[in-house]
Amino acid sequence: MRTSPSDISTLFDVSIPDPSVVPRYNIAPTQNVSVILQEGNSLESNRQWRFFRWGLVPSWAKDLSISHKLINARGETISEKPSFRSAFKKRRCLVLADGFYEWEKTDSGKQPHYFTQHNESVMAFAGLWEYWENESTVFSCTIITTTANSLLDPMHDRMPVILDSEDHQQWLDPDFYEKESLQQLIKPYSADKMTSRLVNKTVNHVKNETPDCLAIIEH
DNA sequence: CCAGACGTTGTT
DNA sequence: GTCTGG
DNA sequence: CCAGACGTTGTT
DNA sequence: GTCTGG
Repeated sequence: MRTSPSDISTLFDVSIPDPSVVPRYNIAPTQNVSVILQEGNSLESNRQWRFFRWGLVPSWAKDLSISHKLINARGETISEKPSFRSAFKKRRCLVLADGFYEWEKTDSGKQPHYFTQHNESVMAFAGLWEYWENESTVFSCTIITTTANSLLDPMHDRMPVILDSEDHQQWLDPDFYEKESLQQLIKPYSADKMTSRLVNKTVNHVKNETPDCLAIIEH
């Protein structure tokens, strides 16, 4: 079951963005994703729900081409990498999704699997965001990765960092920067809370945007 | 000092 | 912007 | 992530 | 193989 905009509003204490929220089934890098961020300071929490380009564009980038390379950030090195360290200090965010795909290489091509939480509720990926101002103004984000849990491990040695709700506030607070505390949040999500299923290859084509991407296929 | 890089995943 | 290499 | 292109000159 | 576009 898809998490509704009003559920998101309640869960993350944000108002629903102005243009109506459209459900998405196949978000590719460079397209917009749902982001929760906190403006201002910890005393005046001002959370926002925005749509940012997936693929970070640091402020110093000459053009948007770097965005393709910065769709993920390794949690292990995030505080050192020139592309990520300033955002790690003050521009952390949550990237929302009901689930994510991983591809398995098979004889019959790339087989997508769809991963969700057991309870199907929305996932909050640990992310970073940036602001780029040139010919245009671009808000962008990246998703932090860590080692795979036992569910993902057979397909892939990495997975996105998923944050528990009790950790959201600390992650989002731009005034909070205790490297050790933040780094402790960057760990694999419990496999016990997750499940996966085979879905059809519709999702392999970026232009396919329908709920058919989630259609289950038999083993 | 200036110039150039700034990244991850997965595969070999 | 900031760091590294030369 | 996957799919698809991977090129130039010159003409419309 | 590697880059670009989505």
